[in-house]
Amino acid sequence: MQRTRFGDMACSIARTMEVAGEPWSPLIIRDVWSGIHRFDELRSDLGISRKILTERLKWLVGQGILEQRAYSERPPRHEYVLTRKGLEFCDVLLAINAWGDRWTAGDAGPPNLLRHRACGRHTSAELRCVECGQPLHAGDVDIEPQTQQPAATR
Amino acid sequence: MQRTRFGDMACSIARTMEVAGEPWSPLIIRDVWSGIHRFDELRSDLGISRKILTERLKWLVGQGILEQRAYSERPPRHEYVLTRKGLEFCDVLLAINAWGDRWTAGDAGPPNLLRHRACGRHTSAELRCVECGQPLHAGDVDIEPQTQQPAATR
DNA sequence: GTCCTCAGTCCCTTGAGGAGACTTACCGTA
DNA sequence: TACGGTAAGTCTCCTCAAGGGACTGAGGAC
Repeated sequence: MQRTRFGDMACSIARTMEVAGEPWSPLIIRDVWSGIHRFDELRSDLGISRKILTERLKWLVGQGILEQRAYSERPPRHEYVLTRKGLEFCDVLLAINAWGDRWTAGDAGPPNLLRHRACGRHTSAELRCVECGQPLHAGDVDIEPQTQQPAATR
Repeated sequence: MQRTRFGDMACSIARTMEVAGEPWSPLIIRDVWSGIHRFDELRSDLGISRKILTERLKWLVGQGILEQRAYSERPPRHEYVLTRKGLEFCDVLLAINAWGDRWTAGDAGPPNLLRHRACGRHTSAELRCVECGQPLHAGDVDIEPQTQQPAATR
């Protein structure tokens, strides 16, 4: 894992990168979200080394993104499931997926489609302003530092 | 940078991680978005090593996320600005920021506020279904692999 | 007792990250 | 002409993380 820590920056993006921004973490979270819960299933799907997977799962459990849940008493076995915090991180993955569909798909189109259960259609996520409901893009906002923040690096 | 490549996975999340998921990249893009355009400004704000910053900027220019623009002819000097592709990646940063505000802020509250120019209020991004406009959360969708995709790892 | 499953742990090698000195190109000043 | 400053890298060296795959431990089936 990265030697430089981002958690002390006065920035929610940096702090999020600290929690779950290490390159394998979003992919592990994605896999759990899509129904892959066990160690060797994750290892096989991701093509990751056992040592790194062990470390990342331990980290994500420690961060409250995943939790271990027993699925067998005898012999004792466990799997990994998303916490509420982790499921909300998957909302971020929806936004990442939307960008990736637009910019990395090429001629073959998006590799996966998302179906919204409520309306039944294939969909993607768009960002809206929580206040007025209009589409929200990075070009539409100004960033205002909060006063009274300990300004480590920011 | 990570030795394992994610670009061949049939997944837009993995491909996005390949393009801009390396830990420093989102922070570099954030800094450029917030108005920091020059090499030593970026270096100083991020506390990153010169060697790594050079490499990452070159990578992001190659990926079409940033471009170099001359700001002085004599002496020749350039700065880094967002392309359209890069500005849309900042939409992803809005979603990351919303998650970070919720889960990493602690008692001090979010370190930065976003002001939506159109409605003038402090805001954050919420995800909505592009088809029906309802709030969209990861728990509301099913992932459907596209047929005819080259299924590398997926 | 042997072999299997599952979830790690360990060892070794490779390669990336980080600090900071150094380089290059250009310019201003004396 | 010489010197020092600015800006954006490049280079060297050391530290430490990543990755492959063998190995371990616990429990169970036969």
